[in-house]
Amino acid sequence: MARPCGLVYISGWIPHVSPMFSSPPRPPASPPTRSESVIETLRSAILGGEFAPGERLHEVKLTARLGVSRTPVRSALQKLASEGLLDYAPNRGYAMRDFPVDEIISAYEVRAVLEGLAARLATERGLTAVHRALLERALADGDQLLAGGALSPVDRGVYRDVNSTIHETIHAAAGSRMLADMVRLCQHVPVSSPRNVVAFEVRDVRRRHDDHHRIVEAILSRESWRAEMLMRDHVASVKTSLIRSLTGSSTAEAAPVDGRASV
Amino acid sequence: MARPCGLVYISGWIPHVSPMFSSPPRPPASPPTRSESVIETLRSAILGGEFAPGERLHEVKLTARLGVSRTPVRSALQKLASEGLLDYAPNRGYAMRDFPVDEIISAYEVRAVLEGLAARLATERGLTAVHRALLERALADGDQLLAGGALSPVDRGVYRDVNSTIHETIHAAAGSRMLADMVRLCQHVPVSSPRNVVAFEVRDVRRRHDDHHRIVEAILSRESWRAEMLMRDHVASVKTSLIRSLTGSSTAEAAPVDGRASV
DNA sequence: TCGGGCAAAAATGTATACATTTTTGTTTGA
DNA sequence: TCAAACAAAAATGTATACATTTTTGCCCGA
Repeated sequence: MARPCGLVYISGWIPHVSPMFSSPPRPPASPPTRSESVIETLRSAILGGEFAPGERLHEVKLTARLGVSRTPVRSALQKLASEGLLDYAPNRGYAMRDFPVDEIISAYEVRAVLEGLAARLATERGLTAVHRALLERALADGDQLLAGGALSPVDRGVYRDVNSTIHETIHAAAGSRMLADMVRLCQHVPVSSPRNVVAFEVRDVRRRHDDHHRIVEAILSRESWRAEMLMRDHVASVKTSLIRSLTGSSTAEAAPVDGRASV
Repeated sequence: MARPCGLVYISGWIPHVSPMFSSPPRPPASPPTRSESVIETLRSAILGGEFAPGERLHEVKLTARLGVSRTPVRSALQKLASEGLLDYAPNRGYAMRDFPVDEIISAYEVRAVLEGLAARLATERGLTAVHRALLERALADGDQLLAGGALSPVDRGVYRDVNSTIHETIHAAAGSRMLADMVRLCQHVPVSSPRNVVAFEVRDVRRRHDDHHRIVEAILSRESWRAEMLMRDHVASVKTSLIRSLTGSSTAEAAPVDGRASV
């Protein structure tokens, strides 16, 4: 009954004209197709935990719920299955995957080694002036945010952008589309239960921003091995926080683990 | 014009009942759907280099060529795009991706860190009796094959199976579906040119089999860091061979780099 | 000759009818 | 009562017609 499964890789258009820096990925100018809309709607529902593990997603029922025909629904389901959110079997349809804690922790392990590789590759290839400027700007922004004593909710949102800029710039500098896309996949693992939240105190944010400084410093001084190891540990530390929050509970402010947390 | 792209993850059915060891992944009992057949046909054509980089794959033309309607063709194109073989843009269709040498080399870098992680996780989790038996059997088979002086073409095929068993058993022991599937993706990078062949002398095979011995030894003795590093270098050595065969040419017997070479 | 604009052609997106498979529920027999 | 068998229902796979978008090629004017 078990079916072979495979990690797959969805591509954009014109990979050669690699956008220097693709954040934020702007939506297409033309109005989105129904398939695209359905993908977004369903992805949000899935990541939001609206489907129980193992629950089947029937095409016709979704058709009624979403107000489109089976064609875009099928297309969306196939895409979401290819992202690893759904299971699929021929003639049997799609079902919500289960994401046990083990798998979520593994995703962080995978992301840690991948981002570590990105840091190393970026170091070996060297930063362009643009990438360097982006990193230095983001580091300075982070310094300014963290100069005060506490972080407001708005500040946390801003810092999330700073964090994204740093990581995505390094991915871009690494120059591997496969690598960047695999990292993105690691960040799209749905929360399996409401208990999967990570405690982020201001102290933790400071520590992570200091990590960023050291990582960029290592990249700029061409210490590829150091850059890789620093980045690996930087990402892996989230795994530690996750495990800590799953076993003992912390009183710190909690943020959902949905890939948007500042790591 | 550039479109956001994403790595995606295609799933099998019933992930919980993780098959102890999924090689060879047996085909479904029921006859394959037209979509599945078209996927296989097109994937072979793509990996075989039948499409030039940038060449568009029109649905209707493929319809005529494959003798099915647009529906399974569309389904197959979407799947292949999700595997990273094709580019896609809404309202513009699918086109063959370009795989520059840089990207192929990066794929080996990615695979090296991923397989290294798999070795570490397998070490940390520990091997089951079944996994251990499979590894020891494969190692013994390899020893026997390499006892003689030379390797016949048949022997090379057998050794490829031995090699696959070792690597896939370690992936299974690592216990992460995402990790195993990402490794599989790394092995599905098409050859970009006929020059992308790697020289495999008997000496190289011996060396790699010795790597396998050391890796399993490290896993069994719970030396996770050593297992990770040995596996990383084991896989990365193929990258070295690839670069060597791209720059200078070797006179050794050459095998295409299609993921089936023994690594 | 070049470039913009328009219309025809072609390609992709969508809806839907039909085919095949799976699932479900009942019946029937032991 | 249980289980195998069968038929009805439902779900997915496929083909195709139509809608919308993109592409192509021509015309026209500067």
